[in-house]
Amino acid sequence: MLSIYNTLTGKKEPFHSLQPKTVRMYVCGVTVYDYCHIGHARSALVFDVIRRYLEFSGYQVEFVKNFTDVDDKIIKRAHERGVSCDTITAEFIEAYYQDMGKLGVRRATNEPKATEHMAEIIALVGTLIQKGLAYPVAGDVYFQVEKYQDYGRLSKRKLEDLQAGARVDVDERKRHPMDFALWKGSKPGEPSWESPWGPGRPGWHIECSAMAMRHLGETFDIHGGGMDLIFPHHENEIAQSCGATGKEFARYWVHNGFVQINQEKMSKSLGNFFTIREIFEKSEWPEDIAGEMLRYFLLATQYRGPLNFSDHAINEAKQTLNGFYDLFKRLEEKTESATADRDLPGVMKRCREAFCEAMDDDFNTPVALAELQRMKSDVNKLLSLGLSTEARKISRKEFRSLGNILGLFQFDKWEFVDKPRPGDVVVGLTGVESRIMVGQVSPEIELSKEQIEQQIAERLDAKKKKNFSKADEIRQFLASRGIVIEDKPDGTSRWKR
RNA sequence: GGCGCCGUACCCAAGUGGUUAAGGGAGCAGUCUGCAAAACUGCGAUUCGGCGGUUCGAACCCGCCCGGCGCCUCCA
Repeated sequence: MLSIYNTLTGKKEPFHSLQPKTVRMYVCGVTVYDYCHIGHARSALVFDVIRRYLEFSGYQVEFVKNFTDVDDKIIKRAHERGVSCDTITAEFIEAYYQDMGKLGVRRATNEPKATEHMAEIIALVGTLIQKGLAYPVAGDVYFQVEKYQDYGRLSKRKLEDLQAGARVDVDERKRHPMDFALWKGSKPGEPSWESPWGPGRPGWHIECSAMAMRHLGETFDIHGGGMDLIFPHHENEIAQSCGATGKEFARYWVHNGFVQINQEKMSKSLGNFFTIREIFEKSEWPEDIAGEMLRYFLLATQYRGPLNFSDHAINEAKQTLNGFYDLFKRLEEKTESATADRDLPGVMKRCREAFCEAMDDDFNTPVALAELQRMKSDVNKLLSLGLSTEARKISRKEFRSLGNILGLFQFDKWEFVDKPRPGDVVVGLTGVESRIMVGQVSPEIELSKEQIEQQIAERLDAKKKKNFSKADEIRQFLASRGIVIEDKPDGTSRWKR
């Protein structure tokens, strides 16, 4: 039984979808005026995994994630560059898809844009005015917070408390300082749409209400986003939506924690952020491997907690993944023995159950990963006792299947060793220590598979002749090229990059 | 000023009233190996920021204190 922590109630609750076997979920996407940073990546990934797990659990998931494509920051950016807002938003929507694609984030079933929902937005604002919850002032329209009884129920704040610490500018035209804009009359040079209140554009919060209701209905199951959206964005969405319909809006509110840098929130305003593309560019690893490292790192902490970003943490993720892919590599090898085959189903069953139990507990991905690690360890033991070729295939498939829920373990190829690049220096150390690249000049050209196998054959020959110094020399040579040799019990060797 | 979060071993990180406080990374020791690597085995917090309290029993509940952070303005 799945339970989810609901911000609205402040506790974990059993999850029941409104309609059986279907989950309708809305997640606040990004405002497309700049590249995404790791914080955006975490949010996108968390909800991607939630979606995947719901699907795995047998639900059909209607997953709506919006793009905010009308906004002050977009207008500002367009002016700076001397281009249209459309140019800016198109560019960054494309960048979003590229970056999230590298992370393996699937596209939502529906990805609406604010600019394509003006009719719905205007209608919703009209309804709110009609119901006496909103009032027009000189081309703007404001939502009147005092008219909505439950204002503050999501963020657990009272209007009086909000006022006391309010840093908002006092606007004489507002009836209450916390009243917020549903519609903003446009200034010259700004994108605008015709409305009963004159030309203008929507306020930030109204678009999500309008799009969520348009695509998911007035009441739906899950609404998600980053912690920082709880107030005012989601609080306002609730006020608008419930105010207009008189019905519950979203039933479960899910919020992910922040990515931090040195224990501080990473954000645009603080300037301490890393963009997703920057991380991929700087990474020594091929794109798909860097993506999996990042993904593992982001899922190794429960989604509600803070997550500190560091090179060290990313490298730890890589180390752990190496252990998995090392096993997967061995699972591809052919074998005669089948001594431990009969124990495999039990190991897999236990893992699957424990994995689901963890995910059912508010998507506890760190525990789910721990269970996969336990299965890794168990399968390694079985492997040393003897698993048939068929059993190996089956267990690889199980890792692939459970891993897919987290978006992991889908590769057939993996790279284990930092590759010496042209110009890097390498010292002739023993074995794996040669990863430390200091000393000699590394090769301009990477070794081909044939060259590697040629070297291994020579080494095998040397070993047979008990010429161990030559064998070690060959191993060191390969190591300096980023190739690690592992001798198997039968005398042959496997290698990995 | 208001609301809220966090502090678990060298590092990351689960656990939130009751068996020996998951798991990973790093380290050390051992098995295997010509030597390695990988894998496996063992070691590693008598203790969960501190001090009190509630309880038969607390890392988990309550109070106070210390340290760090977030929201209340745009922000995933």
